[in-house]
Amino acid sequence: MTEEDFLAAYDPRAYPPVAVTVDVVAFTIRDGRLHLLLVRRAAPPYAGHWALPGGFVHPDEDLPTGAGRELAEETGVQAGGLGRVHLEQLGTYGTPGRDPRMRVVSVAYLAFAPDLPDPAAGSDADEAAWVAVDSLGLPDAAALPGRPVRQRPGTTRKLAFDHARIVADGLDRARSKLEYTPLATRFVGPEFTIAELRAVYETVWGDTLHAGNFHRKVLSVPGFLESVGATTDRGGARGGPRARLYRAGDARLLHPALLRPSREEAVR
Amino acid sequence: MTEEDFLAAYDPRAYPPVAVTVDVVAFTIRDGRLHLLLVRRAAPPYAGHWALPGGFVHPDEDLPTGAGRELAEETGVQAGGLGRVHLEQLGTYGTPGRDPRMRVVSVAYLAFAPDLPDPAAGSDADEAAWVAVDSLGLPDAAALPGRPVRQRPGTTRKLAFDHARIVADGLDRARSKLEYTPLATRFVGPEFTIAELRAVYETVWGDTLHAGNFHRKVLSVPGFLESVGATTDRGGARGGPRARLYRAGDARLLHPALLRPSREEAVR
DNA sequence: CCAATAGTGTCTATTAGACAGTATGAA
DNA sequence: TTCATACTGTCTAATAGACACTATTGG
Repeated sequence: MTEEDFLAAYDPRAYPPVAVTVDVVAFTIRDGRLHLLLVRRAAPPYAGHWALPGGFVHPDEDLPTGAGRELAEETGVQAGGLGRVHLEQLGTYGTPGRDPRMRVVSVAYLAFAPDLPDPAAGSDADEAAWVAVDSLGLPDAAALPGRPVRQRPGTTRKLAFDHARIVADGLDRARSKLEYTPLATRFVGPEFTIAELRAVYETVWGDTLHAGNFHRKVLSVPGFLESVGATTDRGGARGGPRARLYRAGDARLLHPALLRPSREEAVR
Repeated sequence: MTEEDFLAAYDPRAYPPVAVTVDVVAFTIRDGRLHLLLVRRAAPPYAGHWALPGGFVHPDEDLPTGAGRELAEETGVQAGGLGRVHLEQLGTYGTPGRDPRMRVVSVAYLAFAPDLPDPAAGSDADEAAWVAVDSLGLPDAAALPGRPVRQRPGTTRKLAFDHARIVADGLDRARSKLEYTPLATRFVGPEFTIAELRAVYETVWGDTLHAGNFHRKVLSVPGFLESVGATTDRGGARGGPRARLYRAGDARLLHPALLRPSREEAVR
């Protein structure tokens, strides 16, 4: 069935036009809050709204390459400098009418980045910024039962197109990925303390974790953490022992996994 | 960044042509072996090779609708009759050159189906068939350590395009989905015994499970199974008690999950 | 009767989570 | 000296997996 059509379509311009874009849901953590990379749209539709960074996939460009390129352009990082950034495909969104101009199929990618500097004004980015996720009025299926949502007045904006749904899907994926992969380490620097790692989990999951049990648990997962053999230079802000430093180990999956507390309600 | 290009591209025919197709990795279980729905290609490239069912996404057609349509066309089931079939997006494949004729971005879907009748010769399917997965020489990352791979001579075929990779990804996803979702029930009829359910897990995972422990475990997961209150009419082929019948419960996630035995090796 | 299977009981090693306790070091 | 914090010890409930056992039924 499939390929007769293909031959008939050897001149592809005879077919209804479809545009393929790549969008990136890039998360980072700043000041203990989850942030998302967004760009402000200059032209209609949705002029003035925030949108995910993205654009047409270039000819002869692989999809993940295009996602990395878009991310690099908007963050100001040079394209090769995404070494510590995790990038994976999230999903593809192609409902007719999601872009009012034409049929657009968007391949969304999910990125986990350490705290990067703000995009420089001189860079390619017209207006790109890291925006706190809890400042967007997201239809957050997995609402945070612990912390109250701190909505900052004046910063609420509805995302363009169906990007709110894409972000919600990315957030779900991110929360679940922290459970069974070591990707939480992508949100911190190359060397980190267990308290910093715990802060990542608490921020993404929106829940508080028991410090002592978390400590023992992450150390018990084989291949998750690797000791650096050094400690922080100073203790905490108000005292305390110096914490040991770790880097990410060689595990690609956590076994056993670090399960979120009390998922029973979300099961049905 | 993204949307200036969009405006410039208001005439999409000015842009390099990209075709968007939908491909389906549909699994079912026949005679205790995992089967995959494939179609035989009539025209080059890859004439005579097996390929995944798929084709262009229609104008004004949603992506999952297109996947369901392709699946219905090739299985001979009418499009509305996919009620018990599970369909989810698997991933999108767009590497340049994956189709030698033009740039093709394929959105792959994963389907779990009960044992359906063979596509009737009179149907739309030119040549569609359910093919045993272990008869294809797949680059199976998660090779089955338990059972030997029963390669049937004369049936080995290399799949067209990058479809072998798509199938391998689908197989990985299927194995993992059985762990934390109740989707194993989609491979059996609406009422089934626990032994039939266990056979699904053993077939997809390629491992044998302890009957007694499996029995107790699936019954202990809340919302997984719901008792019908009846038993099979007969015992086993060579005797044995009649088994109780169950249907799928209302859980959408299994908690706690049914983990595959001995995943430690696959972690790194 | 025999053999295979459904379903249950029991034991053990492991784990999650609650909680307490000790040591450290900046203010 | 104070006090938040890093890290460790201990107890308990829950769970996974090994294994045994009984009951049922077709051949």
